Amino acid sequence: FFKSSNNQFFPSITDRSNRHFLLSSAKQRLRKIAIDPSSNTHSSAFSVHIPRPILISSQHTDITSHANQFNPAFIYPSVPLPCTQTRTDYLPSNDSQQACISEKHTAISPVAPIAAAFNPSLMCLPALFDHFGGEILRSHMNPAAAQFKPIPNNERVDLTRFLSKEPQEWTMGDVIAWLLHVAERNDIPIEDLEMQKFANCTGMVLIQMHETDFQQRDAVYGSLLYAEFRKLLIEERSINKCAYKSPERASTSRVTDDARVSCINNGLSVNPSALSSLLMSGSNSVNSSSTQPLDTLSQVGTDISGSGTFSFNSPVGSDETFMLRPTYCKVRKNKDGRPRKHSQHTKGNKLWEFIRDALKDPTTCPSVVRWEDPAEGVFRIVESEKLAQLWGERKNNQKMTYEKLSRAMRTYYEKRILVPVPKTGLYPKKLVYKFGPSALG
DNA sequence: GACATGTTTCCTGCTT
DNA sequence: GAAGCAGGAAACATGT
Repeated sequence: FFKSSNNQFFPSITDRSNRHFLLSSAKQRLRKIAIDPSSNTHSSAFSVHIPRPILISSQHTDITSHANQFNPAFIYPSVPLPCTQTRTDYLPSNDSQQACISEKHTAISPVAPIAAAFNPSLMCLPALFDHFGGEILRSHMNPAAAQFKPIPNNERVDLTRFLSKEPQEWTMGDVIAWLLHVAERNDIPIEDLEMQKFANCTGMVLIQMHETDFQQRDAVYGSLLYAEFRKLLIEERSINKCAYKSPERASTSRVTDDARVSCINNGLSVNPSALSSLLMSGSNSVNSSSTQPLDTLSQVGTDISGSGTFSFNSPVGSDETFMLRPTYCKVRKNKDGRPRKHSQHTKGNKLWEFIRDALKDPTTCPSVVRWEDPAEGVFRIVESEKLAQLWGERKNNQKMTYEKLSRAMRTYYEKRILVPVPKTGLYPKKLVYKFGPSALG
């Protein structure tokens, strides 16, 4: 199951630690069902009999058409046979409007939807939550929770995209992805986090929230989430202050200023003393008991000491843990010790990034490139000349060939962006490459 | 203008 | 023999 899931259901979850985290949670669920399917308290997580406040999208109905890629009967023969029924769901919202949707919904086993939720073509958070954690959505049945909107539906979320953005640019999906990372780093079962209560929050909203706002949304982990977000924000500020100011950064700073203005306009106070204590304590020791709005940090007029290497890295992993692992890279320094601005002419256009993106793009994966073992970062080039053609198009170079492309790829060995594929016989001998520990982003 | 980065181009020799 | 791999060397485009 683990092997199968890595290969078939998780290419869209590009972060290895996320895959393992979600998989291990899924395995625990499956184990509970296997032990006692009838009395399983979490069975409603997979049941279609309980009306749940989540908008059913067409992607949900697609689930069943893909679900047979993973047949739970091979593992748990006792699970119920497929059935078909109509369900009705409600979507409460802030203005008390309720969207009511009736849709033909096919349920197979309690297990298959989990696999379907992870299917690369179906990777969307609503599907994941709908079939993964009943409690996450069940709280919507509580009128007290009706003030919060449900998790945005119909949106496929890149679970690492938020890492390349600044918090104030986070979408609602990025916020959810961040919550998943926090849950993983702190060994919190995702169903224990009140994620749906953050579902209407963008990064800007989080910035303006007090600790009490976090606690109101999640009484148990609110303070932790608040502290994590503060820490992230401080580190982000630190990197910004250290880096040369590019037009993009300048733009970002303007957004931050707007946030601060908005914060002030909303009557939120700014306490310089709290800021001073933060500066005194350094970036790694945030006082989680502070109740100052997060954007007080934008008041910082001096540099904040810090390593610039804040990382979401899980303690688990080998030295070969590789690409896409959520991390903030060290700022490269010039000879004079100042951080260098990243080269612009290849920004977002590096060959390995192009290949990474091709591995995430269903139009090229698996027809042009495909994962051999996503957990190990091993991928295979299926159509070498086609890949070279696409790379040439990207670089406006009609003379690009696979020979040249492969030469460029071999330069990555020295930088550890690629590492030699183990000669274990597990993989084909040709056209197989492996991402290395320097493939970050 | 020197230098750094990230390729690109061409090449030889080797392996599959 | 074709395709791919490995790596040296030089050139190139772009940014600092």
